[in-house]
Amino acid sequence: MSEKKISQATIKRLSVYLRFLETLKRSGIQKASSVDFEKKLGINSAQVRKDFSFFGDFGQKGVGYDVDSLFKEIQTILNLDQKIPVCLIGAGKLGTALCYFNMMQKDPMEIVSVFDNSPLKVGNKIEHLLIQPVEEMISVIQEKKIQVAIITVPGGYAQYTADRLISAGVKAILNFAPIPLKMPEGVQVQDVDFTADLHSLAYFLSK
Amino acid sequence: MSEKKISQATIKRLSVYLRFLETLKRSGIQKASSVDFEKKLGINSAQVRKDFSFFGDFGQKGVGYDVDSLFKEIQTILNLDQKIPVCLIGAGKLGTALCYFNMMQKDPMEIVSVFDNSPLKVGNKIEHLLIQPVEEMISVIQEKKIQVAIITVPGGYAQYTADRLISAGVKAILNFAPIPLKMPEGVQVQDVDFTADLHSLAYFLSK
DNA sequence: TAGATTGTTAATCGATTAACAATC
DNA sequence: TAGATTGTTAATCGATTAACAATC
Repeated sequence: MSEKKISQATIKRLSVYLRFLETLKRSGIQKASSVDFEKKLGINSAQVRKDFSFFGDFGQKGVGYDVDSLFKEIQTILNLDQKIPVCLIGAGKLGTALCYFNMMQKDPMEIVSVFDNSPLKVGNKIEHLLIQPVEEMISVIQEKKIQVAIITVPGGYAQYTADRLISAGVKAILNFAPIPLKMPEGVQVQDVDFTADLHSLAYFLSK
Repeated sequence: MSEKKISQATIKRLSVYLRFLETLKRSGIQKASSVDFEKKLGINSAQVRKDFSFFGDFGQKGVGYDVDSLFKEIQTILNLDQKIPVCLIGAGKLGTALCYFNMMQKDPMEIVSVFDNSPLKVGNKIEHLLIQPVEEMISVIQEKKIQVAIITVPGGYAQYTADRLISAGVKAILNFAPIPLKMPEGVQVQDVDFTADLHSLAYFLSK
């Protein structure tokens, strides 16, 4: 257990570890060493041990980590031992797909409200989820005490949307708009930019 | 112009710069300084200049960068001055959404073939795109000389799919499956793991 | 010219990894 | 016990940023 600052990279890896531990649990495997993590996930075993050590001494020397209890520890660290309601803004193709995807996963972070500004979409349903007008966004977020939002609006609307989300009390945003959001202290943003990822692949192609 | 190795991070930023330059072009703006990039993109101006300097002396001291010519330079570096055919494997919710999204963008990297292993999906269309059986994947890739693939299959099928893609000649993969792919030298992979991004946001929430 | 901005070096910062004593 | 593996330190590696001479 250390007092060093914990990096975003460490937190994201915790989520990756958690998913791996879930598959181990399902396979009935009870122990895993940091080298098992390295082999399966491609993350250096010292890195794995270091990531865990920020939060506690979870392992047993000579033995490794107990799958069940490590799973619970990480789940608790990430707050994923409870349901976390999430809202999504922008019910376009991508946003709609993320809703379906989220339903399939049965994730503890569940999309419970969807908003769009288009009268053509408002009132439609994504399975059981009703698409609501953005005008109701702030009141619904406050009512449901939603702290996490997913932004899938066009780039031009992203900052405005984010500002309103913050004003409603949102503390964390997963941003799919290709725009860097300017956020106040204490609000977390994760940008997902798979278009940039795709384009960066083109660099390596032979001409 | 330097001989230092160019990082993946630099390449991804080039794609971000390119998108910014496109908006400048559309606004009719002809010059931009590295500080303009910093202000809009939140990337340190020294970083911006360094990224460019790997590839040439594109700027003019005291003036900045010419938007049009810098756009063309980066486009050429990334091979995005030509159409690049892309295939997608796994026509589930996410894969289907990526197809629609790609069509809307009119991207130079265009999804031209879609494959799925489910008889329920094969034969269906995503707009003009016919979903083909995975059995035809290798031959179609070879015929169309496709070098880039997007994997949106379930985790359990991802490595097998990737192996077959490589055998067909694919050189670069955008991987949405939550599995680290083991790839031979010379094949590029970009992993997109927005579930891990979402879960990492939960860490910062107050309990 | 004076002001602005590049390209580049050197310094800093942070993240990854090797190594190993402790110990199960 | 002997072998395995942790937790942690120190070394390494790489990426970011400050600073500034060059020069438009």
